[in-house]
Amino acid sequence: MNTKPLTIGLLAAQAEVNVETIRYYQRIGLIEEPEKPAQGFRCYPQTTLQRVKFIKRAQQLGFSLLEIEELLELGDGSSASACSDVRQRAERKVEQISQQIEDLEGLRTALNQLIRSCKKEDGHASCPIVENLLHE
Amino acid sequence: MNTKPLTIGLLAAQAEVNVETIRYYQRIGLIEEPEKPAQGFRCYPQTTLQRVKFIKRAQQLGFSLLEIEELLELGDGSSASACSDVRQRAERKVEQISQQIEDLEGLRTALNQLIRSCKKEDGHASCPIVENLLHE
DNA sequence: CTTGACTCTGTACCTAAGTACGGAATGTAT
DNA sequence: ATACATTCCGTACTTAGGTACAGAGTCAAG
Repeated sequence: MNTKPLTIGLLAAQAEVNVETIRYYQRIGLIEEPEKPAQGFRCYPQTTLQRVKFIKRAQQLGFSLLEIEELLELGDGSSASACSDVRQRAERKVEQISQQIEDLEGLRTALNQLIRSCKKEDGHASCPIVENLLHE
Repeated sequence: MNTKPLTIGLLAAQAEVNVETIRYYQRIGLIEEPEKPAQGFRCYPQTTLQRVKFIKRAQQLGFSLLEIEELLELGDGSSASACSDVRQRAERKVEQISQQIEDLEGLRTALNQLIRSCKKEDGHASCPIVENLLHE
């Protein structure tokens, strides 16, 4: 019994989120709420912990909870749609992600230029970060 | 005068945002509100259009308006702080962006695997690939 | 068997990022 | 010069994504 049951508090701690966040995700149906045992506290499976961690990471990448739900559905095969349909959605996501990566690389390049120019002529530096990123 | 003055409505249209969004950005100081001419409507400079476009793109990359303000300050040299300080902040941003890129690449790889496996065994339903990836 | 920590349920509240709207002023096309 | 669109200004509402209780139940250590 070295593995004590994963209660909501433990789950939250291990995912490094607030307990209330877990409850919120349950409310909106993003994670499943396990049955409450006749007596005692709810016990969560490891998969839920994985799921919450994934959600938090995906959020930092700029996905909304709705988009994340889609991503998770792609992964767990729970979607009622045909495989080819799932594939199409996945392909669109890949497109979108690639675009995002490109944009971030552009931004990084601009910042690096700024840093370089800052090192050289230590008096004055103004870098067109804006132009760089918005050049579509 | 083939260039008619860039009024707020035109600005919003060209940046593909709501007029109210422009006003909102002004309210929170993210973009400057030009002086109101004694008579007539405010006229915005092209740089503001650039700025708004940048803001929208950066948002899609997962930056908050606060972070975007920081980025813009780095870029336009308007910051009152010393050059070495600017450089440090820029370096931190670069770190953060690199991490973000890495994560997105991981996610893309996972999705591509899903797509490949989906192409092969076309009947199959459950594809725990995303879950695997989230296992860090 | 009491005390303190944690859980459960429900409801209220909060911040970020807008959106909507009413009513007055101003500009533009006919 | 009249109609119609825009702008201006202020205030109120909305949605996403949480947070914060209050009040009751439950568990586990001493």
